[in-house]
Amino acid sequence: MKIMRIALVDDHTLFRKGMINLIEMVCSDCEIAFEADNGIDLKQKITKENEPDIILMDINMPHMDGFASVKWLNENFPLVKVLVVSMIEKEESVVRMLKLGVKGYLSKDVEPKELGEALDAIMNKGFYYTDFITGKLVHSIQHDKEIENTRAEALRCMNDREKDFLKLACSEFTYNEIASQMFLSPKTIDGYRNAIFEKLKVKSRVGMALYAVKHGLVQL
Amino acid sequence: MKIMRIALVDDHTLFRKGMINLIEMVCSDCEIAFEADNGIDLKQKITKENEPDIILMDINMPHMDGFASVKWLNENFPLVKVLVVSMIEKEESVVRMLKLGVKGYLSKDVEPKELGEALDAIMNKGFYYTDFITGKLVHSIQHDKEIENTRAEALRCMNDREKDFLKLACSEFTYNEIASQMFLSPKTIDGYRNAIFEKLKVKSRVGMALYAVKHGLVQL
DNA sequence: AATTAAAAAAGGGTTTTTCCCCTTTTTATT
DNA sequence: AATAAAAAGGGGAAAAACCCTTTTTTAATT
Repeated sequence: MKIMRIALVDDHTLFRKGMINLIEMVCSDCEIAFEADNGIDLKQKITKENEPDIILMDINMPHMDGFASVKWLNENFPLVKVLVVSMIEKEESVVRMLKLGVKGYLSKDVEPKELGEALDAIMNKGFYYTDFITGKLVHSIQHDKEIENTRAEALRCMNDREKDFLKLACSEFTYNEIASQMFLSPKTIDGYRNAIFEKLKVKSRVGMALYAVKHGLVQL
Repeated sequence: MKIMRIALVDDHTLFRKGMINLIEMVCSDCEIAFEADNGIDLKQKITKENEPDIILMDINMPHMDGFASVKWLNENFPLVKVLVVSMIEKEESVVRMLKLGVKGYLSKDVEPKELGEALDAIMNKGFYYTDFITGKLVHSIQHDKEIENTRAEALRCMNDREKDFLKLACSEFTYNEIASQMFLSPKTIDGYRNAIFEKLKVKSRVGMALYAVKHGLVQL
């Protein structure tokens, strides 16, 4: 069994030291790769040679916070698994971090035993998702109604042909090609475009296409 | 301790009978409120008097499927907790059911023990979310693996200035406006565009913007 | 430090597509 | 027949897209 290399990114030195102690207690085959005060510090300390398996990441940090750090890691060290350890329990933060692909999310006041289980699960299963996480997640997908509403609103104000056109417009077809496919004059397409620009409050085809995707009017 | 009243909605009689047997084995303080073949049948059999605590719900059923049934239950018997028991393991189905507020989601081939645990958890905690569910959920809110890969690939083949340009191009700015914002000549922007068209294999600004959104190069 | 090759930035000019006027014809509705 | 809505058209300015060339920067080599 390979040794698990762990790094810590947290601006509170005392907390970091405490965590290291804990890790050494709950995990015999762990070793600390390095510690960092924040994202900036992390960027300097991480290298291909000392790339850790898991990074314990705080969220609130000066200069470069947890979100920015995870984003940077995704682009530069995509294999590193991140376990968030934060006092923040806001749904928005949890969901945002999960969207960034973190492998787990622990509150700072969990029992040491759970920290061990989390590290273990992340190494072996690749993730550690608790009821806490799932609860936030389920709640958030049940309540993201705003997008649904504007979607419904936008769909209501367009007729069927305009919707067909909108789908075709989210492509690399020229308006002339779209006109052919819809068996209409390019001038009619002109009209559809103008109508949709007006209704969706956009000013260009790019804006229209992005609006359509953003609000789920067309799926990619 | 109160007795747990359970109902089953599934079009396969044999499966239903087997489940009842199982439930009686794993759960001593359970009683079967009623069985139904599908949503229509459920609507007739459920009443305020025999309202079950938990309904085991199939998805694929004739006349009125699981989705429609759960939706109807939400409006008419919102207190009833639904545990989906289905062969369908598609991410889309899991997410859709969770959006409808079901309290758990089991595959039909789970061990009897897990069924017991699920019923128990739903009665006591109010839900039973496994790694299976959370995995689907997390995966669905993150970008697909394949998309992630092409994302990384696309990000690698572009330099920083091109990435900046791409973000700005996913908007209603004209290329001239983008040039101003980046303090570059419009002709340089021309070059960036051509380079990105080539690299992403797209032929128009709309195609480029949609590619960028689809692959998470820019977020909406 | 001087030389050279490569890459990035900028330019000139042209065609195609997009966008936006305003007008006319066709189609559907009552 | 009257009216409104949808479809089509003419024409033109702006933006996007595509040539190919030149200058400037940057990096590498000797």
